[in-house]
Amino acid sequence: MPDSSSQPAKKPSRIQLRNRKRILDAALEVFSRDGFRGATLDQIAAEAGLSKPNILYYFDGKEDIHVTLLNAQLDTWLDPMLALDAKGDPLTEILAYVQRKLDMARQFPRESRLFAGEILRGASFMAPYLRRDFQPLFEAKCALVQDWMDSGRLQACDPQHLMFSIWATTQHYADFAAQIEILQADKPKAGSGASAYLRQLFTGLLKV
Amino acid sequence: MPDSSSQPAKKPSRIQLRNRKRILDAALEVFSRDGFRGATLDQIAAEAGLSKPNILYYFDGKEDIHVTLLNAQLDTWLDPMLALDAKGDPLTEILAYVQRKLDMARQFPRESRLFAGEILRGASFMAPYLRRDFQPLFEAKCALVQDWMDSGRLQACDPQHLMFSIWATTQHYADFAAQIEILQADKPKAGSGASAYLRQLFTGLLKV
DNA sequence: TCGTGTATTTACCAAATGGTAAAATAAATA
DNA sequence: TATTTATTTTACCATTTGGTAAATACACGA
Repeated sequence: MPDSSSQPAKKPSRIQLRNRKRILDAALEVFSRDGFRGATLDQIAAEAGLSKPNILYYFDGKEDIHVTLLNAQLDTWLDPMLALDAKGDPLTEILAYVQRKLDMARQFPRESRLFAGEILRGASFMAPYLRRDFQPLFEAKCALVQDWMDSGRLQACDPQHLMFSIWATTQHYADFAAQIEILQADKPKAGSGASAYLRQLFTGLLKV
Repeated sequence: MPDSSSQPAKKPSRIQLRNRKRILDAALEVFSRDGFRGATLDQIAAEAGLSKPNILYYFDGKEDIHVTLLNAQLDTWLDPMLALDAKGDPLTEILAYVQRKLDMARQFPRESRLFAGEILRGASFMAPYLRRDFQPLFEAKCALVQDWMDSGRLQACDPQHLMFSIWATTQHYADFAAQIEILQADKPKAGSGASAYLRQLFTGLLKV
């Protein structure tokens, strides 16, 4: 038995790799839609095209799937922030960060909704990861932005709230897609324009 | 039997009024935390201090509680936008709108998370209400903002995306409170500053 | 092709969950 | 006070759900 969380696994076979990926992809679909409590193993099994006992052959249980999924996505989710470069031009760096976050929301809406849902219901699973990986990175990048402002290369404002507003505005397009779709039902140029608008918004705030 | 959805109800007694409110308040707590699928009648019953059969004496079922709750909150939720006044000073009006939304997020975080969760998982219940009540209001207020911009009283930008960014940035403080709390764990002036930051952000965008 | 470990299915379980029927209790009214 | 009506409890039920045991089918190297 593979038994996911056991460390000293030999070599995951092709079938194992394929099925674990199938399960995690199905779980992403289901967990991002219904949350941990609302999701069922039967849903995940159906989505993955496997039987329920079969997915329990690859994972120790519902929680194991969930935790594995969150872990697997967190690094990718933090990448855009990690790429904020102290050596670059401040405004360009921030606008590029906004664009990267927007691209991620557009390209990985399910991942965005998965995280959003987790945090919405209290981050019970995410909290350890947020503290371990996210918090230090957040602190460091806020300090960087503060430096840019102190040296007059960026209009002064609260770096923390700046970050919050960048996440909020970009992830909004993934997390609230259902609402946006309803509101823009008849509008012609639906979906586009976000990138230009956000550039305008944050340029207006940060340009010296 | 009261039987919630039945229209020709006589007069709700004091007990009925009190218990229905208790149940809806408990449901707000539970649904906002776990979503419709994740919430259970037992949780709601425990939170309300009533037995499960007893809450089913006041409501037709889980879905009835949920729908009643969404309906009861929607008007309140739309009020800040409704108050956008064509006769006021444009920038002042918008900044006041931002402040009202921020106040609502701070004062009613459970309501904010309830709606956020609903939309996150596809707005299956909300969609009709959004189309009926929200969409026309949204359209009207976007047109108003567009007028302000066309007459040069506001810096031109996309009104729809402006609205999206106002909702995103303000509701973020309710919907992602768990994350903010973790990230600001050590910071001293936690929680405050949002109002000033958002005023700066949207002033920078909209000032002519 | 044979055997051995891998993968999958079948048949279950116990607990949780949404919901009901009817008895018992409390309020209101005649 | 008697009696009717509104409310609450007790005892259930059928389905769903997370999970398991054991039997079966499959892959793959010797």
